[in-house]
Amino acid sequence: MNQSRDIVSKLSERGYRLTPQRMMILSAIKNSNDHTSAEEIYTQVAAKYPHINISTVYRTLELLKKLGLVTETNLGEGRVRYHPADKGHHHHLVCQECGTIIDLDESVLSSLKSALLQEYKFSADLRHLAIFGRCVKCSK
Amino acid sequence: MNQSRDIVSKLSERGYRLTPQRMMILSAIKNSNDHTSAEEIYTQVAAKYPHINISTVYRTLELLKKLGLVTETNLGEGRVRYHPADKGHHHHLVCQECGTIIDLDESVLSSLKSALLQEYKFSADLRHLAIFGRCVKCSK
DNA sequence: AAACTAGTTGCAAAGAGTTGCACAAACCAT
DNA sequence: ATGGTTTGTGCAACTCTTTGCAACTAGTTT
Repeated sequence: MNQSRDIVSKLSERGYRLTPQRMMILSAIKNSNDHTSAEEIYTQVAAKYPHINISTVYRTLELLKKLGLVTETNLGEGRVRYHPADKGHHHHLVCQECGTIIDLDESVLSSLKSALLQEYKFSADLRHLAIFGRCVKCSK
Repeated sequence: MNQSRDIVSKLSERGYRLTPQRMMILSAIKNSNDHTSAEEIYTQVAAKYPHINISTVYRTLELLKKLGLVTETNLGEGRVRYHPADKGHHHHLVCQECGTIIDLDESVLSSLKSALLQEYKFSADLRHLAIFGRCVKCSK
């Protein structure tokens, strides 16, 4: 894949620079499992380049989010998780009682998305949502 | 209204104590506009009782949330906002470009709620959602 | 190749929210 | 009223994330 090529060109097209830090962070995201956290990325990069600063990781994630290359989601653990956008969109049902997480296909929210577009002319970003509530076992 | 009466009884019914701090926080929530923040509540209570601690405010809000008396929502300002549940449920469309917020009636998400219930047996808590995206002017 | 300039980084400090713990006090029973 | 138990509070420390600022550097221009 030349996924990294794509990212590189997306960056330079828009006037963003390709710094060593960014390249290391990008490869850390690719190497990691889905739903990485900023801390995990930082640890991985710091193993090879201890001088890196966590705020650079946060700023890079912010940038990638803006470019639509990663999606972020808050599963209620007190930290945000990131997911490469090109690995497919999906959602999560999070049980606030027992913590169970049910994965949801993107399509479940597509009718909501089109309803918001038609009725409110609002283009909703529904790429990686966490919906809280109670699962079967706990809703009683 | 005897809304506070209701809250008081809801608390004692379940074995929670009615402390001065909690009563002050409750009245601060009532006096404030909708969508208050923890900080605003804290400031309001501290005006009369400077000894109060912000963590008490957070813990009280957490409790009220659990009892279903307030709903919380993150409008993307870097702080969470709280809304008395009995003042009606609604949602927000937040434009990430210009910051415009469109208010949404609760009903818009009711079909999603029932779909999740039927297909996943998941009882989603969709009482005060913020959906991010782009408004008409900015989606181009 | 040297200079330039705007985007980037590291650092330190701040902000929002959470947590552990010892002390305080609300509520119940006597 | 008094005492006991259990919940609640204040405090301080901590986690996660953001931000201001000065120094730095990637990519462009000369």
